[in-house]
Amino acid sequence: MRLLIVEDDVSLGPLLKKEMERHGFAVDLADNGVDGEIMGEVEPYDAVILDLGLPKRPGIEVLQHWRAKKNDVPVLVLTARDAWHERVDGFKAGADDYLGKPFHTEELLVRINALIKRANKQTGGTFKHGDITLDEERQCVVDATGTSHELTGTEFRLLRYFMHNPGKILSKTILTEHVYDYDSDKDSNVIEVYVKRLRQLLGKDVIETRRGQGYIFRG
Amino acid sequence: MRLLIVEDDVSLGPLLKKEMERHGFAVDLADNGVDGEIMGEVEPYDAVILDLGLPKRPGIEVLQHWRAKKNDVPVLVLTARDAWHERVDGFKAGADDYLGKPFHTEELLVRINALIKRANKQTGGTFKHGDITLDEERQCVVDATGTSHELTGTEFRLLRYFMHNPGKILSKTILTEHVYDYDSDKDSNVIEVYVKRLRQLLGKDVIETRRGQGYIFRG
DNA sequence: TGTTGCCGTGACCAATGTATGATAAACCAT
DNA sequence: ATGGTTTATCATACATTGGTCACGGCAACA
Repeated sequence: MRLLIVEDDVSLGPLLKKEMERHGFAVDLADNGVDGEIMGEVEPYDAVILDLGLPKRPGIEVLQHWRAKKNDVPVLVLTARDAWHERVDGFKAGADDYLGKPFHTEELLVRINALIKRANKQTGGTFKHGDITLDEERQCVVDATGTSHELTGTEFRLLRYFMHNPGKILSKTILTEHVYDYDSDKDSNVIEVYVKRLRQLLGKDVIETRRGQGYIFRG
Repeated sequence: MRLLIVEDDVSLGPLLKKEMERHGFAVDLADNGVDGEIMGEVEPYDAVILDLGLPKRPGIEVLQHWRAKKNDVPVLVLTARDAWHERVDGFKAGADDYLGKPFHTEELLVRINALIKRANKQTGGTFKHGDITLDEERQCVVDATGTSHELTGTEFRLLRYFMHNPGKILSKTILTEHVYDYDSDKDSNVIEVYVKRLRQLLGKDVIETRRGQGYIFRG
């Protein structure tokens, strides 16, 4: 899952980035409104964390621009606590959720996960599809036989994206974009290699190959 | 839009009901968890407002039961203010949004509308003609008997062009030009071969031959 | 009814995309 | 740094596909 954080506070931004990366997100960070807006237009993020008080361009404006251009990426807005009118404004500008500062990281994490699930039309706390259950907190997976496997970072990011988009054809390009962040440009067969590893863990049939098109996850 | 409110507070429930009805919703009200759960299962609501502190059965449990039964109606959870762990639990149980009590009605409205809007944004990438349904996203086709077939790239491109031009006579030259990007100078029988393959999948009569002129697709 | 040319069909192979094991490089905690 | 784990790359083996061909059949026309 790729995440964009737009936050100018130098003591908060990098901390958030690190924290979210620990939980298996590929994170890009922008420290002002203009950069943030462009990045949000160019890269295919699965969710955005947007501070409202930003230098160069206010967060509300960034959000409005995105929505005006039909960019409907899920956006969680960070606001000052108890400024409910500000939050209503944020909602009207197209935010999907908000969180008042200061906040607990765990709550932020849960909300981001909820946003992504909602965007992918999934429900439920334990992430399950078919016989396969993914524990997003412990980054491990339980297969059809009930055996639990620990996942490495990349394995987890890939499997999670698959499980959030079951039944869809996912091209290697798409998968690469959602598993890795901005700095990486892979023209290699990493995805093939990790698909193979996931198949070793979960069984051959869990991921189906569509030659020339991509892969399909089937629980 | 049909709305279910599950709220036991007699000073809040009826008020909410009235308020939401003023804004064009058809509202049912349940004042305990058991009734609420049953109503949510039986009636097709567009959204649910669910209080967590309920008599007879806790709201969290109601929500979990629904989700376990694959009932993915959008649910907005009402929680006590500042009980962030409670909100985390709510999200994990499958809530789509929450609101801390006390709240402003305007904010509740905005959120409910956002929820419904999101849920209705169904994307059906299927293309149907007669008994044949083409899934343009998964590149597969469902025939008259309900059997689903996967299509290879060329099969898909050809069938798609047929289905976008049903009833028309399509010459092999035309088909070649639309299935292949540039080189229409194929003096081969590729089209014949692929027409044959499509007929094998979907039945003889789906594509009719017009000797010397071309083919006609008939759903 | 015979001739002509278009179409249907199964077999076939080369091109292209994918799988996989081995290996090297990067990373991380001690 | 050190040892162990994770990640990426490469070379090669493998599988599917797209497209060709030869031949047999059928339709239209004389």
